[in-house]
Amino acid sequence: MPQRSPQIEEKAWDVDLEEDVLADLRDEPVDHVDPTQAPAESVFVIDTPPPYPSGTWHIGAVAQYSLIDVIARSKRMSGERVLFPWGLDRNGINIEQVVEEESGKPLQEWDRAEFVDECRDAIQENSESLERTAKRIAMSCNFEDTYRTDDPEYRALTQKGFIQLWKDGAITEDLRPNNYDPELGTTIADAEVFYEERETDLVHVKWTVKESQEEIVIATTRPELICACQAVIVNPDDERYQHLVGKHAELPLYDRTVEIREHPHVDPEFGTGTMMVCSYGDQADVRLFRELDLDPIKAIDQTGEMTEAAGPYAGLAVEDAREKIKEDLTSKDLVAETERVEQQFPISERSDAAVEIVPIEEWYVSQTDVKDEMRRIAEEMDFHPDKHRQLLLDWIDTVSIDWPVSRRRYYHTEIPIWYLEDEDGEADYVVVPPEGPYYKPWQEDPPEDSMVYDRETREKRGRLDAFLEEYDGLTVRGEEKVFDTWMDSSQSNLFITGWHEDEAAGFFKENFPVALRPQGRDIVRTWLYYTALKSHLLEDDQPFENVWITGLGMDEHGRKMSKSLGNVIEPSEVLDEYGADAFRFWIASECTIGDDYRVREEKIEGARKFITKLYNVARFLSMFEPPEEPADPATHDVNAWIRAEFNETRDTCLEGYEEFDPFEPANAIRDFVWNLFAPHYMEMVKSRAYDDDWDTIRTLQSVVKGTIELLAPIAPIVTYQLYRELYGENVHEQSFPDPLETADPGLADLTETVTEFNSDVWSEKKEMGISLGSSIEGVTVPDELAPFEPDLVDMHGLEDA
RNA sequence: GGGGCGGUGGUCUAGUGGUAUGACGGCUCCCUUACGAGGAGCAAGCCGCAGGUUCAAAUCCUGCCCGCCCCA
Repeated sequence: MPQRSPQIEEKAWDVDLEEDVLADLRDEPVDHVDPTQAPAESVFVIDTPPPYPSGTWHIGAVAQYSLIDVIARSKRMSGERVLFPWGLDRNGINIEQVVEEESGKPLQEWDRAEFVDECRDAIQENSESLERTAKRIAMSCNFEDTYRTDDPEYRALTQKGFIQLWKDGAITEDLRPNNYDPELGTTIADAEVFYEERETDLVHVKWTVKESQEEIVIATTRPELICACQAVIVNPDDERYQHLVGKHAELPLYDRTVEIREHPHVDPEFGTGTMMVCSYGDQADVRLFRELDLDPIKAIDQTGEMTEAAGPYAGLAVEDAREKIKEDLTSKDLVAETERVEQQFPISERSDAAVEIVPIEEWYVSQTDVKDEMRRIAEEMDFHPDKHRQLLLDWIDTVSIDWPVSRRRYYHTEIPIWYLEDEDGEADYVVVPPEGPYYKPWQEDPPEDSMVYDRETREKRGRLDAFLEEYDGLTVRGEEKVFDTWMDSSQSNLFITGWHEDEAAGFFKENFPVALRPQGRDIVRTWLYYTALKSHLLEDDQPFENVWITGLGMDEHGRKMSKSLGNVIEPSEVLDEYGADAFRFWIASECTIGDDYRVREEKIEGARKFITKLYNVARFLSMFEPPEEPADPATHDVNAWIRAEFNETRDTCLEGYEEFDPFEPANAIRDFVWNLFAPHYMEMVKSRAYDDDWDTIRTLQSVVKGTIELLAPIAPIVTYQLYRELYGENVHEQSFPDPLETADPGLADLTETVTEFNSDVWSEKKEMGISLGSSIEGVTVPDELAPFEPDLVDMHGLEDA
């Protein structure tokens, strides 16, 4: 028997080789769709989440992008053209805070233009390291055409959306109570408020009823807001207080009275069953002011200090005022009792500051009036997994106020509005520029062909230049506020399909709604919801056909990774140790789409072993040249059998890819290769292979080729290399394999019998203390396995007794 | 406090009424012309808990507990 040697020389796939192959891979052309050039064909569009370059990238995010890339690659191999853009989300408070901290100078003290430049430099550095990681995991998106949400082109898109919504009446300017972050000096949306458990004093304050001079005790955690109290309420079913309804309560420390009224919101069990309604302790107060038709008193200003309304406490920070007023109440014997209570405390997601509710002039996108349409959109999109549709529906149900979209910050998209002020500083007119360019109203004048509108009635008053000629004494003042970054993010699906570009209008028409939105479960209420809202308001359509939701990567004990717990796993270390293919195969085979998963290095190591196994299967195959087809080719049942088995694996893989679920293909391929093809089939046909049997070698060839193709989306690097060496082609330009022809698909039914028989023989040899290579007497092949008898006799060295 | 989703060996997973599936990991032994990243075997689960329905429950019902997420 001839001694052979594999054409693939290295005995193992090692991580250092990966970098070289990755470089080759990067030189291979990828069919990137360019929406501005493409004829208006229908392609598979993925609205890749543009990551925010915060400086560190969570390993769970790296895993998520790996899976998105698996989807993109699998779609290409399914014969679709794919638009897989790469974007970076770069607007926002995060980088502003970095600059503020590093300079020790708050935003308000900066020259605006200088601050903006500083932010741009800082975010640029972070962007580069992020892109290195994205390339390291072999992402196949279009890095040549990166979009950034702080590019003028992107910001112009956000502004275009705003202008259109303004004209449609879906945007309003109003003075409303808002969640306000005094530290950042800006309004924030409900979606940016989080709640934290805190202990606080529940102060039982003695009040006096004006008419009867009897004492009532009202418990509050916010005594500093007594000055903003406009009513005292009791529960209509609470008999203790019925006689007080309609009377008046005298404010402690202030010379003012408020009416005592009924409202079911009061919990008779909480505190004393009475409640003071103040502007504004929390969102419940906001609702109560509206329902009871009360006039709010502004007690807290935009710096987080008490206003004149607080009398002696004016100018104090909220918390100082609270302490001071507690002392004063105590010294005047107005405190009946103080208890420590657990409280859910609203804090700002971005700064951890206590959120105050402050009435402030802001811009709003209407959303409370379109909840039914939003529910319908949620029902119409296909969710993967389907159960996560509920996350969106739940959020839609809880939407109760319009979306405040203006922010008092700098490194964001500017609100493209100017005001015309008269000599008294009153602005009765707004100036709205034409859609298209990027505007910076704080820095530049509006174009002459902007339109002037009545600020109240929105009545059109004509072109700006004509209007200014007609009316003397008006000054143009640019809006200084900017947009919530979700105003930018919520148009990513529009941006990538060329909504803003006339020449690509055909492409947009053809490809909107976008085929796929992949994203994390944690941002359903923000990114997904806001995108759906904007797509509905701007295009009267659903944003996506498919929404694909992933869970979060936890540590090995199932805890969230965080700096404070010290359980953060660095992606770069894992990638250096195990390689990108192992990492990608690990996440594909580990995580059920939509569920949380644990990151365990052992499992990634296991994935690497499988990559090596595959490598060695290919290495075995590389020993054989495909022989010429004989004139009268003999075929063997053993080959028909494995081809049938391969076809079943192929079907499972294709179904999984179709469902955007890499879990199925990853596990199906591992099971096929590791537990069937290599230990059973390959052992059964080794002799035939060494004899250069035509049918066997072509079967080995086509099964391995097909397996590599099926695995290519998941492990793009090693499959690229092996395919190149074995077949001389780029696997990533191939389609998924067709089913292999097989004489008898029913042979797959024998699989269990074969593997059990092999195990039995191996066990027996072990018991007899002989090597697996030795021959054995007295074992006969069962009748059922007659089709494979010659292969089994040869493989095990079966001899008659 | 309310809601959603989930809970099957250490980890991941199959399993919607009939003796709990498979993989990874662990341990022991073996040595075979692709591969120690190999082969054979072993251990490991009161299927979150407690009731109920049933001849029979991981599976159906009720209550509770735990985890993650969301809301207030």
